[in-house]
Amino acid sequence: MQYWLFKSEPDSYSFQRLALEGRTEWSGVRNYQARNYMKSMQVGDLGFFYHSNTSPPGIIGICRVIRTAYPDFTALDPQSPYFDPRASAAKPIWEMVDVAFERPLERFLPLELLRAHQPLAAMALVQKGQRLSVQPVAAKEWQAILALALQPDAVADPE
DNA sequence: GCCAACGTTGGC
DNA sequence: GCCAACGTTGGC
Repeated sequence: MQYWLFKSEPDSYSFQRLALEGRTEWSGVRNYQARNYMKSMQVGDLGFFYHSNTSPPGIIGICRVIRTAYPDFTALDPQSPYFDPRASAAKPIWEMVDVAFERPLERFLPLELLRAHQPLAAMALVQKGQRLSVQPVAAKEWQAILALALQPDAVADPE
């Protein structure tokens, strides 16, 4: 059982949409490191759902891996924005997992708040220049974020 | 809209 | 194998 963080631009695919649809294919990842993380995922792994490239960016909810990695067929589809001419059925190159809606966080956690929270100082997400769309989350970071979400909005971060 | 950081490409 | 140029990500 491992923890992850999935980034998505809400204009492209939002957590609200996942809530409506129940599950989705996490297709379109075109970064080798992110792909390799997906290949190591197991059914039942949990992930934070992060809204990027929006104002404000942050973690909005939780999703769950429901299918392990398999070939990302959008890479083979010339009509897809994720088409990759190097990919073939025999060598798909890119893979994806399926994820399901789990639950929203008790409150939205903006990146600014996560950055200011000392227990998350080493978290990949808050490192300068990081842009991996799929990344691992340490168990301690996972628990710290769950706890943070339970703090009422008005309460200042004690750190 | 700007631009820093990053990954990839391709010439050499 | 090096590294400059380029395209993309994503915070601000």
